[in-house]
Amino acid sequence: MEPLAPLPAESLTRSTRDQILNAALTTATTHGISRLSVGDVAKAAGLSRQTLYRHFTSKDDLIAAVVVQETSTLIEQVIRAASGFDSPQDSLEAGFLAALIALREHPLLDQLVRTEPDALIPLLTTGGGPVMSQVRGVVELVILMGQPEIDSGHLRRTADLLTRLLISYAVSAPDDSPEVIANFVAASLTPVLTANQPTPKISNTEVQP
Amino acid sequence: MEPLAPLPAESLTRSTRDQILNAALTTATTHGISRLSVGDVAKAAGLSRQTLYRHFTSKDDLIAAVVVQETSTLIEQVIRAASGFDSPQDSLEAGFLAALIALREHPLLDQLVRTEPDALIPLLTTGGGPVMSQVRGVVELVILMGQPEIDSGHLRRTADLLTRLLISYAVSAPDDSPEVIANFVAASLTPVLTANQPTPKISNTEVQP
DNA sequence: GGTTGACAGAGTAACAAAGTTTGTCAACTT
DNA sequence: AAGTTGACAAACTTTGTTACTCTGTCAACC
Repeated sequence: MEPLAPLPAESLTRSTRDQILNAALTTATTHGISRLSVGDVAKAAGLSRQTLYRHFTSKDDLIAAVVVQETSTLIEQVIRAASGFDSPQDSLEAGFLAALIALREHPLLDQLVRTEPDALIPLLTTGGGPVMSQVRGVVELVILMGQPEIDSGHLRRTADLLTRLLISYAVSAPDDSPEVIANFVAASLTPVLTANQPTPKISNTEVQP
Repeated sequence: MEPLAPLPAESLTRSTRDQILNAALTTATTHGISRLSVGDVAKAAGLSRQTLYRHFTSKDDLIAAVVVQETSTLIEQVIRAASGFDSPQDSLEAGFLAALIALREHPLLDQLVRTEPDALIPLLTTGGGPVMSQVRGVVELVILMGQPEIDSGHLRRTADLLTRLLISYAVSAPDDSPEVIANFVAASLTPVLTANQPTPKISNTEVQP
């Protein structure tokens, strides 16, 4: 359950570690998570089970490392995609689009949602869980990239909404293409995001800031 | 699995049927779904198991009837709440608000999401399942009430998005009050909904109508 | 329209035996 | 220093068995 550095003293070769991580990813993708054994991963990586235990303290540690690697890559992709735009809407749209495509094309995520939804979906959709909070953090970051001066209430609300949409799209793919969805979502939310009022229109229902 | 009328010939008393449905709802709320027995429901309704089987052909039939009753009530509430507004935004906001409150205050749904999420959440969040399509149907209806002339692509996209948000809020309650959420969502989506162009802003990414 | 009790078959719980898998050792190779 | 092998107890799964509860239907009765 330790986040990093389970290495003995100096540092083992990085390539062996990566090799193991890749093997874990591919075996998980083909055989599923529930039936994933350390022996299988070691075999796929072309080394022995005991060698694997020199790089990762436990099976949980290995799985955690795979998750960290995959999420980091994903987050990097999204942030890179959202960078270098003048308008906040373009930035949001590009980031959302990159996220949609990356999620849809992620082989392991895709496989797991299809074959082991009962284990995965509650994990993704539960508000208290780590997934929603991490995703929301990234979404807030992307919004802030396009609009550093934004009202914090707006930011929180919008990030929460976008997070829920992203996870929903990841869990069950929409009919429309990612491009259409991203365009639609960005166009819908940017005006409200850009506005200065805490709530965009005073209506007949009460509003609590 | 038949939708209605499992009655023998003429028609049994409606009150007994309702009594059973209420008993089923309350026992399910207190004891959960997985441990729900027909015997318990009959006991709670103050009649014998065999009498219950005169009104419902099977346990599944009983559960289906409860679900139909609850969803009908919910849908009625939402549609009534959305009626009688001039502006599409007010109509949408009121409908969305009613749905959020009804979902949050529904005792059985609330209990199930907390105690048996692994069984329920995949059912709710799966795109192919009956829940999303039925909810989307109602959402489309509410939007059409406020805006009968709307472009069908807009309608479909917006209804899909709102459905995903509703289900997400039902599964994990947001930090903000239902009032704030409904106001925010309606304010975000109404402008796009009201616009005439198929896509609200032509951006650097391709758009498929 | 309602009740009771009885009953076969389906489904679930409990649990022990058999089999995997995990995590750790010490001894050995390159 | 990094990796390999085989051996091993403890933890966890799977499998098969048995006992139980629940469903759905019966016929006889108010």
